[in-house]
Amino acid sequence: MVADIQRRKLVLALSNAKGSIPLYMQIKDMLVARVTEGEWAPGDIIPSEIQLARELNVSQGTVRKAITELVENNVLVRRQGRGTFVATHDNDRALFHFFHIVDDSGSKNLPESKTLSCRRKPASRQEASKLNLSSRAQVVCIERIRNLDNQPTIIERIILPTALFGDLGKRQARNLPNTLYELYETQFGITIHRAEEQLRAVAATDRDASLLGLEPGSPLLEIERTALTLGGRPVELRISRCSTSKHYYQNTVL
Amino acid sequence: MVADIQRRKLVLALSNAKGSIPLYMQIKDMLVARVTEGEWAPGDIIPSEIQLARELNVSQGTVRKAITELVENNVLVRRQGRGTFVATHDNDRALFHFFHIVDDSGSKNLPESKTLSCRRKPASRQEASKLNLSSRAQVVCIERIRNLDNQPTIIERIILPTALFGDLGKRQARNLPNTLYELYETQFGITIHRAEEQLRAVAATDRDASLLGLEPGSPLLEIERTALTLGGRPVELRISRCSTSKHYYQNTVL
DNA sequence: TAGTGGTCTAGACCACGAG
DNA sequence: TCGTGGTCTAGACCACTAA
Repeated sequence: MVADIQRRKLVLALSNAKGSIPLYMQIKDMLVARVTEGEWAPGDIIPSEIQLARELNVSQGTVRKAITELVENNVLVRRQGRGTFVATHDNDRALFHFFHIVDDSGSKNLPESKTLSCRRKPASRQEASKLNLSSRAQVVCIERIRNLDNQPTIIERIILPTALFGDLGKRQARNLPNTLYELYETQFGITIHRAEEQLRAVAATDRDASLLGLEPGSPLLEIERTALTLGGRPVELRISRCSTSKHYYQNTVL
Repeated sequence: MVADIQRRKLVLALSNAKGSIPLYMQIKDMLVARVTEGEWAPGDIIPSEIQLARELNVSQGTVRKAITELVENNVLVRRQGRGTFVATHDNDRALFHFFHIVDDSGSKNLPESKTLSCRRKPASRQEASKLNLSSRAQVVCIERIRNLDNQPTIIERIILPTALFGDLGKRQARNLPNTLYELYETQFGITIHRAEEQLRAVAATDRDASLLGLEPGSPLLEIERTALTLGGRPVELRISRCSTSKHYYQNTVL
């Protein structure tokens, strides 16, 4: 309650300053802060628009505008008649949001995964740079192969800072769930919010070729993904090498 | 004026029906219709929120909500103090919106293009299917090579229905502007609104290799793009084969 | 100065979901 | 039935642009 009043003071102070930031923006930032700081976890309900409006001494419409933008941002989810919730990584969205490989007929099936290895090692220069780690920080390196339509199609290497995912290697070891982002959220309190992907065509190495049942030198689609939290912190680096003989990467440009 | 009244009648009729569509949605649809039907061309100013509200007998807030969604949709652009305009393909957005190849440092430079050929031919089965054309419809087929950092990097094949772009081959012939979507908009009244891209890794043919200065069989990133109008009609098919030795395809997943 | 979009308020009524 | 989000109104004031 005291915190609420302090918050409101902040809002007033800012909104009265010259060149002030709009109220709904400040409310947006405050809501994001309360989510990132863990006051509300994914799946939690947040106070109703009317409650928030009363707490902050603003109109419902202003709170509403803030929430609307966070819903468009995939941070919150509204459910009519029930309330507003912090977005989750398991249900509706997100399972299919971050997986872009579809088969030639255009339909998307989540692949099964088999973990090949899972070990700790010092981060390479590239890994440390992409994950914003100090040099010689430790990372967990997971390698797995993913089947689509019962055909080995994707080789994935996943790099995670041990500082955030320390006990992942020990516990889950070789039977990781198929959908890692849900695991990050439920087990480590880390929610992936967006990702940057860099795609290239590369030639299959001998090892790629034998794992995927192709000729060495066959063209593969390499996807290097950096996954970021809501705060913009990079927390996962994932390099996928995909056979695109029966599948492709689907992207919609709006 | 009569048209406005008729429109208003439609709105009333719909809004009074059972299970009615929200007013702002109807207004959205009406605005989209007036854009797609050419009443307002790209770059034109549309009536102010207050004028539209009066025309339609709704509050400014309702018009505002409709416009807001169309702005998020890249259909309209607001400029404070000036008005609301139909989005254009030349200015701010869109030049960079549809081009995803960046160099290894992550910076985006538009390529120069050299047209290799431009001819009419009957659509192939695949082309007719992707462009929703009847079999044996005529298409214009443009082939060009694009340089990035003075290095030939992308081979593009562009397929356009002659029904829409009939005189393109004759007039512009071999000196097409670099940014085709602007040309489609200004010369043919066709605005590209979104695109579906399918990415694969392929091996360079002998011809690819000689044009790009690579070894035959080198891996290339193939991007097959179908570009659609606001109404969802496919109007351009573009197949790009890119050398990704010094560049990559950048995508952000939200 | 007049007109536009941008923010904010206060309150009405509806549609939905849960108890 | 009650509380939630969803729609809609009417009007205030501000910030920006152009004439």
